[in-house]
Amino acid sequence: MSMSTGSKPRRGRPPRLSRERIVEAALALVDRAGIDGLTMRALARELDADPMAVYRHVRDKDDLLGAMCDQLLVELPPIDPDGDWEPQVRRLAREIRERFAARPALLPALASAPVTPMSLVLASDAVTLLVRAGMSPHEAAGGFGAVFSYVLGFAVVEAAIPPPADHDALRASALRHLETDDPPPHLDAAIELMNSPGDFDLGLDLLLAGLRARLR
Amino acid sequence: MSMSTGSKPRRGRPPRLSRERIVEAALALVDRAGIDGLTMRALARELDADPMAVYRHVRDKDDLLGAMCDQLLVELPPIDPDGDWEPQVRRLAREIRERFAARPALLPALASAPVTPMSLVLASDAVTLLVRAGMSPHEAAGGFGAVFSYVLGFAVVEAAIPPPADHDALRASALRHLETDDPPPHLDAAIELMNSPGDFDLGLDLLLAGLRARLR
DNA sequence: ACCTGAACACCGTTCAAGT
DNA sequence: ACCTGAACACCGTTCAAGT
Repeated sequence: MSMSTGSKPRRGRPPRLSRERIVEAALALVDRAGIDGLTMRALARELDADPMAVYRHVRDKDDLLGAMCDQLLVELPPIDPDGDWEPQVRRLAREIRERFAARPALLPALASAPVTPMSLVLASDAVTLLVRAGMSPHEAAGGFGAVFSYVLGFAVVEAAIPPPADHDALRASALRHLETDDPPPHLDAAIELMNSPGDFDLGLDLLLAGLRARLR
Repeated sequence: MSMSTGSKPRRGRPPRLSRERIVEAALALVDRAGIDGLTMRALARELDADPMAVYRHVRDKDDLLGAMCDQLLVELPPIDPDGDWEPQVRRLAREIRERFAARPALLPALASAPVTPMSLVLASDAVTLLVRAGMSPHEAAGGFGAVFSYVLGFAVVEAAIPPPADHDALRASALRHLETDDPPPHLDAAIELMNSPGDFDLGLDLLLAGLRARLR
């Protein structure tokens, strides 16, 4: 076939700047260079544009980071409001967690901008689903909010797991805090927990079990 | 008694720098000037010291931010491993959430360093409590991990609530994403959710109910 | 040996000057 | 009117020079 793929430039160089292209390039840059590598100058270089040209499509760097976080939640598999709520909420939670885990460098930014247009759309769909299942709008909103908070918090802890090399240092540091050489009985279980946060599903099961109980 | 209190200066000016004093001053500075106001130079000014003197007690700025996050968790009311587990976990969760909510500017930093010596000590105590209540160490670690993740995620969402003035903009933005003028049935409930995240206790109750069920 | 502060290599963003 | 890029006012951190 002679047609060019999707959104490729018509000429050799990238097409005009757009918010969409900027966000896309910024995500690619973060993946490659980490959050510290994401500077407005480096981003412009990536886009083959003048450093200031980006500001025509983005208010400032915070605006850009917000748009990047929003992008994490697009194209989630759609919710069927008439299907069973529980498997759908479970699937959704796992999917969101995967998106977050795939871009750990973005989590601190996400932590200062979790409320985006897409997360609103998502919450709206989820509330609809839970209301059809028999919950009050208030219960449904609170219930989904709890799941969302859990997923976000889990991803944050998961992403921050220190490298194995730091285990001993962490242990020593904790003992210093306790001002004792005598480790508490389950310090090692705690270190284990922090270094490979239990099953994601364990906490999710607890929440879903709680929600299920509310429906009877 | 004639002895001076703990670590007070002997003369009128602040005493020698110490890691402790630096962290304390940094927290005060964040409270007053926000996370952007926390610069190594401003911190040194606060401490009446040379900008570079701080580096004698702190490896770099990330090290400082980590120590600040750790500080959030000190002096939590102690856990009684022989007491009832449920009211204690509930109290602990609320207390931690309060500490986080009191310093919203620090949450993005916390999101990149939630695993600190103090959070380890905390997890260790909590695991001990749950094991005494009859859970396996694995269940106990996973269970407390779930509660901790939830608390952290909730605090993050809570801190990021946009100012009321942004409601309409957010709503419009969500509709643009949906590419429709016809709002989904529970969009407003979702906006309400994101703007005053249900009860903290609602999600906590779900988790505790789930844990309780595991003990029977 | 310890401490200082000038200097380096950046950064996000403004704004005057160009087209 | 739009776009550019030099310049501003910072930043975290290095390191040579002082005590």
